[in-house]
Amino acid sequence: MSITLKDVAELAGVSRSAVSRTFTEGASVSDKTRRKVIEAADALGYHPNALASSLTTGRTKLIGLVANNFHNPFFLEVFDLFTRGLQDCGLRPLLVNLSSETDPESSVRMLRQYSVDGVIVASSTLSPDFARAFRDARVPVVHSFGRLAETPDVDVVGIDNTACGRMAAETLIDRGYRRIAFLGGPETATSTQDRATGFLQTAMADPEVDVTHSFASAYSFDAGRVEMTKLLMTDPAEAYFCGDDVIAIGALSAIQSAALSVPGDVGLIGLNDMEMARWENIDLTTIRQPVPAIIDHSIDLVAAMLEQPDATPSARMFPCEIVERGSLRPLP
Amino acid sequence: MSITLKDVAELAGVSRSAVSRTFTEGASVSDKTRRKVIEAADALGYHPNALASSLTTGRTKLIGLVANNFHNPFFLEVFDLFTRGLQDCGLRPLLVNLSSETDPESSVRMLRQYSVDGVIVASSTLSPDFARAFRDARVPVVHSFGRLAETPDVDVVGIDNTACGRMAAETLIDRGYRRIAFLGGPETATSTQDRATGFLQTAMADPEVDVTHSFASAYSFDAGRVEMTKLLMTDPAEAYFCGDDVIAIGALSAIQSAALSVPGDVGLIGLNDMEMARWENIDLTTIRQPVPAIIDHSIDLVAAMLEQPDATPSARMFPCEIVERGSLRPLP
DNA sequence: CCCCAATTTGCAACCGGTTGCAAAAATGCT
DNA sequence: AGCATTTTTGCAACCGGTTGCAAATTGGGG
Repeated sequence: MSITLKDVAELAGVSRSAVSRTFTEGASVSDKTRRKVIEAADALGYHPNALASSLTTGRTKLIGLVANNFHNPFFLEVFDLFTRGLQDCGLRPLLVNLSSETDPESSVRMLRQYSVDGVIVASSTLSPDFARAFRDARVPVVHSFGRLAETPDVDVVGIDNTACGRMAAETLIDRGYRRIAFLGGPETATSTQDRATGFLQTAMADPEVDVTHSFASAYSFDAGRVEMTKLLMTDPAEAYFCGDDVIAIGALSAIQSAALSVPGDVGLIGLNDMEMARWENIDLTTIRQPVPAIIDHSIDLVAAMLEQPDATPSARMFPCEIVERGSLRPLP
Repeated sequence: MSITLKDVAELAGVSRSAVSRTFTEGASVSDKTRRKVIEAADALGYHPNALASSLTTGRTKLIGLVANNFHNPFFLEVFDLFTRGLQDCGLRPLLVNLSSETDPESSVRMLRQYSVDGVIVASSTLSPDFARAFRDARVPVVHSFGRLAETPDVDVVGIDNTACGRMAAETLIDRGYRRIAFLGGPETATSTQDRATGFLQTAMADPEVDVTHSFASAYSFDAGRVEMTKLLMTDPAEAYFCGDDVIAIGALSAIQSAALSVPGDVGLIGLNDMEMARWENIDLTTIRQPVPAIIDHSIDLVAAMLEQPDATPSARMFPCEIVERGSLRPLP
């Protein structure tokens, strides 16, 4: 049914090896046979079967891209950058949606069955064990948006969540807020834990500051909205550091529904600087995560591992910056 | 390096065929040898190589998922549903980002090189020619969110955009708006053209109604915002049908920036009912596209084509419905 | 024109599986 | 137990490529 190497070889009157070499970078073929082969291939509409060749070369150029949050618009940008970046390196993303998967084991198995050359785990909520499972299976893996560790056992690239927490606390205190709170994502996510740690440490170090915390059940609008609604029913803080923009937007929505205003009645600062944060009807002050840099570096890492599979894992954390918009009261 | 069929066969003391058959649904193996094989496989940590087997079976279970708009949050939901749906059928999405790709040809070539079993084109802005290229290459293809045709040459599933345009016009007229306009997406997109057609026809059929139209340069927030800003500088209409929610939200933002209010000064109705539309600070009246139904049907179609590659292409259009929120004045 | 080195070519084995076919083993029946 | 059937098994060829190796060709120098 489909055109193979052999068909081209016969038409061109050369051996199968000659055809194979014509389509292999840096193989030894004379111009004359190359021309004959190309001509025959064009005539037949031949294109090499990447999967068949992967069998001997051991390279599929397939990269597993694993994610588990398809409700946070932040990840749309992440997918955009990852797919483009990988494509530019000649790599192909095999997308794995872990949201419904009960058993992450089976995803590991599946990706190994497809002999992916590497895996990128793009999630701040997945346990480090997940990425580790690939390393144990000797599949190159990078955990993007993962947690910093001094001696990581897999490559990690992301931000210093603890530092972000501190930065958020300092920002709120500088603005004169004295009763502040952390409204985090799911308590089990390492990113949430680290952001909480940094925020609470800094806040508690200031004797004038009163700090509390609570957690939304997911990095999603609804979860943020639900949690803030609950908070508003008792005695809310003056300003909240939300563990993520989409949670902040949910919180904003709850605040507005309660006929309160931001930043008039409650201040908000988010994290991520996702696209919606700059929408005028949201206008959220937030901490920007340098997503393109994180993703570029992740891709570089995984590409490097294809050549050099046994390099020591590294952790690279990119600095974040405050993006001033309209959800906090101005500096006094 | 990795465990193969042969290793398992040797350890189990059976032939390679026996091992292969153990892992093939419905093959003839006795319980005794199956047990031996499973035991040996477990001991070695063997798992079959899906790509190698695809060589003989002709099935990779890989499905190309092609998209070209990673700025519209609508597509995050689309990816979520597609990846889950495909996974549930044992199919694997190979994601292709066409936004940057200058040459769609090369994507077709690439997907053929990976011998995908089928392709889903998830875009309302891609030309039908693109999907057709796969059909010409005898690769099963479904165009989701594509344009209706009486005798389609590829399977299409989506909505009746013309009917949506009519529905929007009727809704605005029912609300008593008399000077209405269409603010579409890119003029070249078939979806935009059809929505415009339906909207303008219905509006022009009513002698009391005054109708105009213009186009945003993309299905994106910024494009909607820019276009509405421009419109506000001259003599704006009383209400706009925006070709997409994200455009509507951009327009909303422009309107609020101009110190005007929705629906007080200007009415808005969108299309898609994406997640943000229900955010309280947006609260957009819109036309809901039954995305899950569209996607389920797309997957069913592509799965059916794997069995039955030469079925006649069909077009299936799902009905849409108005979702009432707060961006239009109430019925008189 | 001949010889030697460098380049190009084809053969054949291999990558990790599947499968038609015939032989071997198991089963059912008398 | 003996025979006919059915089931299970292994052999070997094949899927569509790649690659080490030795033979064939080319090119350069004398």
